[in-house]
Amino acid sequence: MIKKKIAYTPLYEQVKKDILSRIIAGDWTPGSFLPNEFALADQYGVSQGTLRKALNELTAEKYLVRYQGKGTAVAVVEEDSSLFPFFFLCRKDEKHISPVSQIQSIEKVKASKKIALALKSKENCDILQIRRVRLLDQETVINEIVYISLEVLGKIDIDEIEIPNTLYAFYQDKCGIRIHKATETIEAILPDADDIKKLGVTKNHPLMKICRTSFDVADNVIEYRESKVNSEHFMYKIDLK
Amino acid sequence: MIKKKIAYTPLYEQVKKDILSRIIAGDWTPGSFLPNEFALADQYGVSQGTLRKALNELTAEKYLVRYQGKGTAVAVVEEDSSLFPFFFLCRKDEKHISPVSQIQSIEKVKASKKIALALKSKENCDILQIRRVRLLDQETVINEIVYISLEVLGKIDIDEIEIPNTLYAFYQDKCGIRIHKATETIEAILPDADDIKKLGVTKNHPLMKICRTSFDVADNVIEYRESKVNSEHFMYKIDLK
DNA sequence: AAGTGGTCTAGACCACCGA
DNA sequence: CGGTGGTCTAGACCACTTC
Repeated sequence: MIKKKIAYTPLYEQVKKDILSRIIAGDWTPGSFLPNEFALADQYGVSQGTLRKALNELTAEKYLVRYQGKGTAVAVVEEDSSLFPFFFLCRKDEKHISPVSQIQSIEKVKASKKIALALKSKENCDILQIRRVRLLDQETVINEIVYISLEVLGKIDIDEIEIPNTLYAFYQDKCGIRIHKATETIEAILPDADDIKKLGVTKNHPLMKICRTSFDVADNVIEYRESKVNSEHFMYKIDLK
Repeated sequence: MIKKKIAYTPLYEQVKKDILSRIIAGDWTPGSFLPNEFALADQYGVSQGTLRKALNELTAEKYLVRYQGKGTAVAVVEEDSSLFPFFFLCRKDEKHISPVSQIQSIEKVKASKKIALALKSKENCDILQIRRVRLLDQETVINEIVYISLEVLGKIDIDEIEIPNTLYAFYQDKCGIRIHKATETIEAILPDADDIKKLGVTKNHPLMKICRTSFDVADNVIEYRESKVNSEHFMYKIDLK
């Protein structure tokens, strides 16, 4: 027997990769249940234990959800998901907040050089640009522009768009796309004229500028957003583990 | 046999908890190797597979490190650990940075009400206060005060302290304490007189104020630090998964 | 009661490390 | 080479959900 010293991959890795590709391909849609462990193990010709390891790792990576006594389902991004809560903003006095969005405009525009770079697409390609402000406890604290790649998201009829409070739910429900990871950068800036007007701050009032790039499970960039935040009563909070 | 319906805990959870307590107690010090799987399984009277599950979970939680062919060791916090890198600051042009610390003062002081609260200790208790600035690429960008709880850290001779670039390595090497998790909050502020002097900025130049509380494996607060950062050339960057 | 995932075992073999 | 962790199997039993 020939030993493959270099390209050895465990069985459970191969199974895992195949199951993941079927989730990405949409063979099993978010919320639907997979066959049970023994059936799947049979399909792949491995033991239950090996298949189980693949499923457990995919569960740890948030692709699947397992319910004892019921079955294994493809994960759904919830409106109040712990993965992507409403930013990481919280009140300085630790009280609970109730976020609200107010859309200012939705336009289909051509990508500038900077935005094209952020979305990893070509300059002048079509993108969706959403301007909105976000309120926390009746106070306007976020002035935000969201740039959405139409390459991956497919054709959308702008006039028919209903934007919910979280865009992530929209991507999943209307486009079948799951946001899987994101990168954020934060810096301190002074407000521009638009910020001063919308957030009602003075010209020397410091703001946080938070730029987020969001990716789907296949690592495509889905959206890029720049949020300018009045951190007078709210702050960005994060746990490092 | 009596069925414990309510308080059922799997064997591997019990084993895991016991091993963790022995790590925290210092039975096995950071860097030392545990007995092999079969020996440990025998000690606990469980099968190798069950013990293995306990070890693997502790490895996932960064308490242990496993080396195929060598053994299982208690994790060590490295100077350049990915767990606690030098903040999450990076240059806006994405180039690599080389951080340097300049200590301004080290004093033993009494905790104010605010600091006592942050350290979860009593007002007026003894704490160590370190003022320092941090340079990135020869530029002074961080003005920082670190408050260290002496309750947990034990007695330290202030005059003999050698502070390395990262305090975390100091805690581990000198005090045997591992920082296991932390919480950070970020807000935008304007500089005070001290910031203006040390960071060389104008009075309307916005800064990021980053407050971090660090915990050891037993959830004791080890330190609280407030860092004021000039985000002109550097920004806070984080990956969300 | 039937079906699911969760735990646990015992044993086999493989890949990796260091002497 | 022996010892370690890593993978894989087959089978047993338990806990939870649903009918």
